[in-house]
Amino acid sequence: MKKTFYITTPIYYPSGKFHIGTAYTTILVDSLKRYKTLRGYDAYMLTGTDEHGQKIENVAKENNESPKQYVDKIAKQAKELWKKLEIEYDDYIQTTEERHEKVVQKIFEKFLKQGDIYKGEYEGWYCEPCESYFTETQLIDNKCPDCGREVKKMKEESYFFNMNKYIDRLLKYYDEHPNFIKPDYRKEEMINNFIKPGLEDLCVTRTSFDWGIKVLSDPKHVIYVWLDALANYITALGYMSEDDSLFKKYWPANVHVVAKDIARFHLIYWPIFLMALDLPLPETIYVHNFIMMKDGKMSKSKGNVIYPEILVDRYGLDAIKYALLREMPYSQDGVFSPESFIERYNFDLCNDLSNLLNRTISMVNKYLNGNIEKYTGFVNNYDEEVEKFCLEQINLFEKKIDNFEIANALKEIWSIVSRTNKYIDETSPWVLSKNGQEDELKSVMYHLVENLRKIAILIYPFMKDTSINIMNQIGITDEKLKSWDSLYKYDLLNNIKVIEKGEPIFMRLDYDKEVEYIKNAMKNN
RNA sequence: CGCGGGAUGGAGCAGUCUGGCAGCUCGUUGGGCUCAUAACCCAAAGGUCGCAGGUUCAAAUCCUGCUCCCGCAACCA
Repeated sequence: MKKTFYITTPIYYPSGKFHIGTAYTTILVDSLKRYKTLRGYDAYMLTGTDEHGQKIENVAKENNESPKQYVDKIAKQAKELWKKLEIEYDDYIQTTEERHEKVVQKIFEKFLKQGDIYKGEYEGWYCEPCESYFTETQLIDNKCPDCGREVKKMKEESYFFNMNKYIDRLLKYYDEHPNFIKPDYRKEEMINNFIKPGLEDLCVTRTSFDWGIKVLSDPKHVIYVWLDALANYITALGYMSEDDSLFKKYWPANVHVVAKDIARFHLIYWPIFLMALDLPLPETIYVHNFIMMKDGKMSKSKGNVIYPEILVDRYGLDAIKYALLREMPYSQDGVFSPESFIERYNFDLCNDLSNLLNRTISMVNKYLNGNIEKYTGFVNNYDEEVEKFCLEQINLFEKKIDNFEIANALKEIWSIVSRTNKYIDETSPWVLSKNGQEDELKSVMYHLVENLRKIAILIYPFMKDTSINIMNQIGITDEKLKSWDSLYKYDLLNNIKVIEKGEPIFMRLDYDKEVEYIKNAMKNN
């Protein structure tokens, strides 16, 4: 049986349109899933929306819709967006679905029975018009951070989860599982900021609004935010339901990917909930950082919000995916700018990759009538070195991707592209042709096509269409020559016929014009 | 002494864990090539690796102190 790989995005909060950050997380997860699938895993990807809470109730009211109508509408939009981005998720969970709500209710009762949840009082600063509580530090000038109006101190009956009971186990778990949290420094952050000062018990219910999952044994309470939201990772698999076959098959998750704003909830509360359920913990929680704009965080008031659809429509999906994945560092915020996007497009995709394909196709046709016969070993001085180099880069790629260093992994692929361009100059096929050096020429062309084949396999998880396009142009049809295992070999090609006339996969963009276009698109949101 | 991250040629970054001639992309300058998309390849200029001390044969990397920038600081996703 195949090894399983279960990977999740967070469930997104549908209070507005999804921006490029949400798209980034989802694209990242999708790419990792595709990579694992290509490596022979039975991979399963979950995404969805977190649809309860006061804010949703309010937004729905503004739209003259019921909360359920509103969240269903957003979920539909999200699915359309993911379709456009060709996200291959296996399941989409909405927390307002019965399959989720029923199980969350069961979990709550179980915790109550176990004594993990107790009744207490929640106290906070309450803004009446917004019907929301805020903490002291969230307030701006002691006023509501959303509407700027007066807040007053209020109390309400709430249920709390006793976190401290599990703290020692959690710390021990951190210690014994160095791959549990990535990047490492997030662990220190959690310990120093939240655990060491004394972890407060988490409030898990409210009575001040209705749009949530009712507590079965005390229906004036609704289950609040995190207990509801985090549980999606198991409820979607059918945990505690009649059919829990998926749960049995895929749990524990291999990776939860989250952005840094929700790190705390995933690194502290979620493991504790799982411990309380006596379930195994996920293998890794990968916390990525934010996509920033040149002038800081994206915000509507700054007019610097960029939506993925606009870019995809104009530049194509593969280019967007490449730019996003390539631009986000492993442990720092990344910066998106129209300038850097167009530069990446022109340099990496057009000049380096697309042009390499183009010149190769052209030469194979011109010098060898489009035919690549078979491998002949190290004929030219540079053949051996190029082969070794590529195999080493593949090795590095695998290491980096397994450590979630996506941008660095892509760099390793592009170093093969560059090395191959250089190889053309080193061997100067036009000279070999003029001198009638047939064997040398054949070996150069073989290596060029072979490297392009390797590149096409390597980029497949991130840029599927481009990968297929390259394979088609170099005339590779045999599925075995598209497999990951075939990457490690150099001598597999046999009587390949490349396309007669190459087609550019990316065309150079007018820098000024396109930068201007994206800037306008950002302003007009 | 709240916590975490960052500071590396003009710009953006890698390298720091495990010390060993300071590397990549872009930009600039000069050259090469003609298979290709004014592309591609080579070379040069440009850095006291935030500051000050320490350890060491050797420090961007380890230790100590400091400065500046960003984020977080608990129930808002």
